[in-house]
Amino acid sequence: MGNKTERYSRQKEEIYRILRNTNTHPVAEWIHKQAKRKISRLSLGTVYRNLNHLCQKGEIKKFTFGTQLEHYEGNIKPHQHFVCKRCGRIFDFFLDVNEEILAKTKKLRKFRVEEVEVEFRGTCFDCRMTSK
Amino acid sequence: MGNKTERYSRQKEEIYRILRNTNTHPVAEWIHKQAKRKISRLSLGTVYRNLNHLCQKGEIKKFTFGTQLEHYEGNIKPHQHFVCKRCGRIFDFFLDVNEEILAKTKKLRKFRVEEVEVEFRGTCFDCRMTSK
DNA sequence: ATAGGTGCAAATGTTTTGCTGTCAA
DNA sequence: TTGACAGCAAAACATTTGCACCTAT
Repeated sequence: MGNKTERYSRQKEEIYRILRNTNTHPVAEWIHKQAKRKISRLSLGTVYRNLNHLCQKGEIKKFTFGTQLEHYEGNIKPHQHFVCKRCGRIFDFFLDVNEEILAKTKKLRKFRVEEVEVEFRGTCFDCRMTSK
Repeated sequence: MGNKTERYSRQKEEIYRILRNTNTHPVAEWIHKQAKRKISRLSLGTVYRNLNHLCQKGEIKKFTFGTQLEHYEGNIKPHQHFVCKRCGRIFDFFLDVNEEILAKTKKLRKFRVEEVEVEFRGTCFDCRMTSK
């Protein structure tokens, strides 16, 4: 009880579709711009509201990546992020480490650890070439 | 060249001292309040400026922890963070995993991985007791 | 004497929210 | 019919910045 009955809307559908179809980690503004190509009157407030709904339902995820802005991601399969310290670009890594790390928390009786996020920082290929 | 000569200031000293002497992960506002007990005219802008300087020098670290605010930490020894999904409190973990994870990135020739951050989410002891 | 730091207040920029109208169920 | 959702604009809020003054070096 207390939970609202969720209702369909073109806006939410489109926002979710855009997020599922990119492997980037866009901010609200970018999603807004993309979605307006189909729904020209779409407001930024609606984008934020839907992004928050989708986060709460666990259908998308939200990250800061050391910037001041929230970045959103439609791929919720476990993976890691790499942030280039020079160009700021974000890359997905798919290393087989999350389960191992979680296993190490099993002995911590005081905490029920449910999720783990791993974020790497360093220099990407392009930036290494540019000023070795 | 291009680098400014850093200069001593009571304000920076006090901010850094406060951060070294807590094992919490405070926000700028809290640090400001603490520091004003010694430097009553200290402004919030100065707190932010010094926190940013200290971050750039690598003497402190900055995290978002899924909130809208920046949290600062004076302990830069490698460790992990646990965020309770119910009460939002942040705990330090000292598991021996960072090096292992970094080792797994050595095969990635395209990226020079320099740092790793591990963040856990789940339920803390108190919250588990409160509403099992 | 010079330039880095401070305090103050205004500006910036992202995200949230109140309100009114619309539309899915 | 009704209440969840949209659009719009204003508000909220954390953080940054411009400026005049202060102070470490």
